[in-house]
Amino acid sequence: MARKYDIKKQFVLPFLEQFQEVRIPTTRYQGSKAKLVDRIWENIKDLGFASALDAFGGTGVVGYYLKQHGKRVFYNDYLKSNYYIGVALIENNNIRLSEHEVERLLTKDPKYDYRSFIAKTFKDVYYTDEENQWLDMVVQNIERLKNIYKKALAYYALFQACLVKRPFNLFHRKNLHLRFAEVKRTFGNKATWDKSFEEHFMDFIREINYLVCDNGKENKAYNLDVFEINGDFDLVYIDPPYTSLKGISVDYKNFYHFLEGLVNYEKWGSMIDRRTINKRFYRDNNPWNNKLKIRMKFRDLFEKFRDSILVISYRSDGIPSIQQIESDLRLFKKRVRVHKFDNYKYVLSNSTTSEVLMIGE
DNA sequence: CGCCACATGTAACAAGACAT
DNA sequence: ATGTCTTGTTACATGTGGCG
Repeated sequence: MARKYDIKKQFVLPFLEQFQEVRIPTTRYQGSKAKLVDRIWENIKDLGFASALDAFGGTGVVGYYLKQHGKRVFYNDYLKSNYYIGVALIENNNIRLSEHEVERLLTKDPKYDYRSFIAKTFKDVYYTDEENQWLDMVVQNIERLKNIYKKALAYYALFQACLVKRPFNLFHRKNLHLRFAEVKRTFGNKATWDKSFEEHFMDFIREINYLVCDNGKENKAYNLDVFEINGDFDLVYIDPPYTSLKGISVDYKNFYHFLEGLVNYEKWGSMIDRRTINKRFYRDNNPWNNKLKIRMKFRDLFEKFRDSILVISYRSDGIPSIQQIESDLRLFKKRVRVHKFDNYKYVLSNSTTSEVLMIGE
């Protein structure tokens, strides 16, 4: 079958980015600091640090920004899928995927006996049968890449493709039908949903290949519980999940379990709670999602990294409150500054809360 | 036709209230 | 616990039509 998409098409910068000094990955991931990272940088650039730990790295936007500014960057995330993003963007200084390698990823290997785990497990849940089969093939091709950087680049493109094809860019509900419902849409991303996985994948390969950069430093990505990280860092950036006043927090493992499954393809089946309609993972007890424990975790983290400059991102209306975080920060830091970023509007949220940046020196 | 100005169309964007 | 439903502004993409 002839490929409908031009594999040789060059990556074209979005119009605005042509004038930006610093590159920023595009992503639909919740909590991404893509729209804030410029202002964060303005507030920390004069602190005089050479190394930084992005302790809750997520999309890697902040760590990647610091990398471009010549810092030695250490990235961490407890999700393995995010860890690969850190490997691709931050630890990787010069590996890219060639046209030939991408072509191979998109082609069925006649010598390999493919499993159909996604097609069987997620029928009618998130993607169409045809899309599920495509995912089964590509993820098993990616798995067999020997070079971890190439693997990470490919996973990056696969994750982004999976996200943009999902209504709300999440895996929290079984709602495949929303993509095909014949309703009048005043918003939504129907065009993006209808665009093929292959086309999205190619687009994001082009993006990640463009983003790969070498800042002359040995940068490193980890996949650890934040309290297991060893090392000395001039600055530690802390951007944990946000818990609202009602005690409802962003449970990333529940929102993005599908991506986490992709990087655990062989054991995915044992991670799924089959009783759930959306085939999510068994629940774990992440203290960062527990309104009774999160303040203590903040404080423990401040203590663990008390010798580093501490930079914290949080929201003005959460648990713990900004006042509580600030007073806990003062237990370990003499000079504490609090910056409020007003006029920050979340797209699907009507709340008028603001993002806050706290700096303890 | 080639170019430009302007008009129109389209995609994109931190989840959460409410019902069952 | 899970299913349903979903804003409105804005930047960019694409189309159109006039002009030399």
